[in-house]
Amino acid sequence: MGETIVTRFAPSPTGHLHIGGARTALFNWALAQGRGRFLLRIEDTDRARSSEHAARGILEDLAWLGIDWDEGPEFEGRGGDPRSVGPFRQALRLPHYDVCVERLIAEDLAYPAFETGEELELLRAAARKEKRGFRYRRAAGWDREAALARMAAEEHVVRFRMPQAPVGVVDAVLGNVEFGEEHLDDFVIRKRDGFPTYHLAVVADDAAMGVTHVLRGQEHLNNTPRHVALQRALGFPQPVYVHLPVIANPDGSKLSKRDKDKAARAAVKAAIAEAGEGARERFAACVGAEALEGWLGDKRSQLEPALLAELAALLELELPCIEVEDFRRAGYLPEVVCNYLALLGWSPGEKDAEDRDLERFDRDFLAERFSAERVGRSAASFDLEKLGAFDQESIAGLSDADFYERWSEWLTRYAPQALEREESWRRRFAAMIRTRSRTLADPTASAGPGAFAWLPDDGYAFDPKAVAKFLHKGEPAGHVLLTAASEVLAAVEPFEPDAIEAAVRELAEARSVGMGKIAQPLRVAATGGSASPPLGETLAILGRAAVDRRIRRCLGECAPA
RNA sequence: GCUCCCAUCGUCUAGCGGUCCAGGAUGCUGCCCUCUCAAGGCAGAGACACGGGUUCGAUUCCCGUUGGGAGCGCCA
Repeated sequence: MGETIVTRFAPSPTGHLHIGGARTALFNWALAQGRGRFLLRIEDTDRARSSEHAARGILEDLAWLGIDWDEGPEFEGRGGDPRSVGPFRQALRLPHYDVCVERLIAEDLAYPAFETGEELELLRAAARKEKRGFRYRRAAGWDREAALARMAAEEHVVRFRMPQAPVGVVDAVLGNVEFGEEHLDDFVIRKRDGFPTYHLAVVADDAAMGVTHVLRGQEHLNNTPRHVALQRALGFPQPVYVHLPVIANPDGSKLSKRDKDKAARAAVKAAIAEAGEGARERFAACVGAEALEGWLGDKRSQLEPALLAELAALLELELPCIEVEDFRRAGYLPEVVCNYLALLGWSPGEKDAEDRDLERFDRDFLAERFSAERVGRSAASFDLEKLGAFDQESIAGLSDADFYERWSEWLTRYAPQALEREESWRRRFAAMIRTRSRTLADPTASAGPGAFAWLPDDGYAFDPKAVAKFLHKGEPAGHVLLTAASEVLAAVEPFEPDAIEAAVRELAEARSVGMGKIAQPLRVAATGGSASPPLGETLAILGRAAVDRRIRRCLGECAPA
């Protein structure tokens, strides 16, 4: 292997890892596997919004996905600084950026500026009014000596002098992109608080850390001329740029954390419209009256994640999966999330043994085959159905023991009360519900395939349509056969799937009816609905006593009119 | 508004000038299997945005139109 590739993922710690960020991390990781190193850097130059908590959450999200970093913050055996290019938090690298800034100022490639944010806002508004773009440019009669003198005494930002020439960006997937100089302005590289802006920080750090390939979302393309200009001014080598297509919502808009608020807001408004002011008060009690009004009125405002979750629970609304943590909570397997994500904007372009497009593969395969040449150009929208299909297929492919392990881990984290059931029961239940589960959350989901097994014997409703079809109609009617079945079941020994099914079959033959004539009424009685795992398994997992109670309740509540 | 990017089935995509009346996956529909569901098997509907070029020949190359997206911060 010739040149060593160095890639990096550089999230800003302002919340959980976004699913688009996860894909970026995955591709950066993949490119470096076996070819070089992958490093993680925390871009926490926004002092107001960054948090230690969020940074840790992101490390955890990456670790869950199976994305390990060679260099970066240390976390459960990952990370470290073998080449001494750290630290990997930008807030700890301020002197490093200052060196760059001073150098640029000394060469008159950067300069202090003293306008306040409000002044700039006015200028921008004026430009907008005249329908032209606002560009900050150093005034013609600018006095360098005076500015430098002022700089020592006054608060200021430092701006980079954008060269008065077009800047060309070379991108591995988009080709050459030209940006005219008339649109590039003198951007800020060091803020009033002394922290570098994103532009300076990435460029300085990528150079210091020897980053050779920058894979990032296409939304960064417009920033790239700035970075290129900075690299040239500082004499830094230029990395290979690979701009990844954005991941969009089904409606075509960019997938955003705000989508959760959007979904909840729509649901709240609908609820208020339908149920009136009473509903509004209920929501106000949850988030606070003032906060609620503000949030409802401003499309861009966001609620605290915890409050949003509470609100969703109140609405019985499932918030869209946007962050890695959402997918984890929803019970998707991390390897499947990686697999699906890898297909968004990239494809291996190979066929499988059946001559179909190869779509299912693991991280090792991705690491081996990934290359910028096969990255697509157009935005990809996230299809939860397809992810679900992949997840179901993977779950079906797990052994009973492996599934039980994975499911137990999920339960421990997200539904610990389920652990109160005996382990032997849970193992048995897991085995019968596995192939009917799309996610690890399905076995305990209230509308899931195994819901009947978790509810108390008097805690579920009998579906009226199923009751009408399987208990009331027919000759003999279902409830008559159910009564007979109830007696047969009382004598079944042992109360296990095979014996139960044999007994039911025998009864069906004795009455000269099909197996379904008896199985369905039993199923309705035992589960409330007309669909469940095979009858024997369904009844056996409940146990003889529970089945008896359930049948009695059903006979009592669902007698024909 | 300005700049930049993009454009194949609903969605993800294969296709890098003829092998394409366009292939796969997912979703959808029907049938089979079957005590129901799930799984499985089989079958089916479903796309090259439009208009100009270039070429013997365009889904593939060029230009334009239209449509979509992103960016325009002392956020990253």
